[in-house]
Amino acid sequence: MARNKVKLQRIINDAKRRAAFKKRLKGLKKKASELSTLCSVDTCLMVYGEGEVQATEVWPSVQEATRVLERVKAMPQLDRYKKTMDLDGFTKERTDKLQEKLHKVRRNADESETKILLVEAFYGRCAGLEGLTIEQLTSLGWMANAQLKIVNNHLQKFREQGLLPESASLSGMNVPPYTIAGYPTVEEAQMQREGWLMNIARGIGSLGYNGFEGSSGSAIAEPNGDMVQCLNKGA
Amino acid sequence: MARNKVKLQRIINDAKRRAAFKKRLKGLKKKASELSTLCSVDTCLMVYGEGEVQATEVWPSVQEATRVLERVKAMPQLDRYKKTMDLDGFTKERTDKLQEKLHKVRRNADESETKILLVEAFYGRCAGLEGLTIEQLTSLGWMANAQLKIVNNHLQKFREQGLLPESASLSGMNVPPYTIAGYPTVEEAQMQREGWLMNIARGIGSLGYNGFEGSSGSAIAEPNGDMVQCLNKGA
DNA sequence: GACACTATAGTTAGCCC
DNA sequence: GGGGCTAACTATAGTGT
Repeated sequence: MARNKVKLQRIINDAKRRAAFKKRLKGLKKKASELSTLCSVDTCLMVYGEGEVQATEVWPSVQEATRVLERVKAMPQLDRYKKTMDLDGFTKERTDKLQEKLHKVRRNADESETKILLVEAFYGRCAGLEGLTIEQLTSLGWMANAQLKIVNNHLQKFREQGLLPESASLSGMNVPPYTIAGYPTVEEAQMQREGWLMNIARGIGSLGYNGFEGSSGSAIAEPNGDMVQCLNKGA
Repeated sequence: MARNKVKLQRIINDAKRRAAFKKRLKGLKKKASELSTLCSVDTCLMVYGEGEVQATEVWPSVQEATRVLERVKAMPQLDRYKKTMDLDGFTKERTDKLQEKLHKVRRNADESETKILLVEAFYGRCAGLEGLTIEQLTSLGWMANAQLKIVNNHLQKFREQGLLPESASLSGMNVPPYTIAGYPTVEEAQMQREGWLMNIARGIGSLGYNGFEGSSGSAIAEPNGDMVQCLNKGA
């Protein structure tokens, strides 16, 4: 965009490419920041140059990008539905209302939101299991197990300090902090679409979160069955 | 940036703000795409408008953004180190070389890379356990367990089809695909910094990955001990 | 390679339909 | 609200230091 017009293709010359990268990245960040300010939205920029450390950057920060991406993923069903399908007026109005409701709940329940995000992070991870090889699954199994142990050890610390109240266990879900035998089996976890979500919701509810009731709860489960397929898959 | 110069602050007028958002988002995506093409880097853009569905977008896709973000996170130690500290020439040269080596290994081993990412994803998750409440830990424990079951059930499918070769288990790490008892205990996982990483590396190596040897391996473990603290924490 | 400069391609705010 | 227009701004390719 200057003196000469430049063709839209990889700049072969190394020096020129790096120079252009620096200039354009700067410009891009400025634009992103302007959009953020003018329209009061969260904006993130991620650039990844394979093999080139200099060409990798996340703006404004990796933490912020993670947070934003999780939030976006946290509203997958409704939005993808809206963008994929051509909804008629009635359906659109309905999903809009549910979406607003969900957002309202989230705004008003900061602490609970973290728990929702945990559930949704898990959902996201679930969906990814599809294309994995045996080796990857094995690794993942090892990691999940290690993570579980870490969690249990953290809980143990709390318990040793007498800080673990009865209410901390997920009601109706039988979650012992120590033994691994005793967790719900996959068979037990087999539920109807909404059933599964509602169970999670009840679990969260027992931890102080009460946002998933009636239409809100079912609305999240309706548009897309991945979350449940994920749990039912192995059975 | 036209007729009138606009102040860099939230546009109050709703209609104007939305109009500006659409125009600027379009421009931003174009610029991002240009950077991508001209400099052959992966570029992602994430915009999240709290409560406004229309104002939320991930470009080019949520999947791609996830992939890029994980890759960025997958090179945390060396890069953060480089950016945070002011390294002297020698150290800088050394880390640069190691970085390049790592990237080269990655480029040449697409499939193995996925496994690295899995390990690193786990590392990222680990670091986050610090600030969690008892309730959150419990939820996470439930999820980790469910995930484990899903993984095992996937593996079961492979096994039923006679597709599970002996080589699929992680050598030296005792990872049975079925039983949960028998996984390495947290105590067993207690190792020296590099020892832990090297063990993972060996495990990955047995799955076909051979990139972590000698200085490369230790270099990744050096700059930051979180990875190991994470595993040792509960013990 | 980094920085400053500047002509010019590219972006966009305000309008109109 | 969306699309097209145009004047006014901005970003940046090429250049020199």
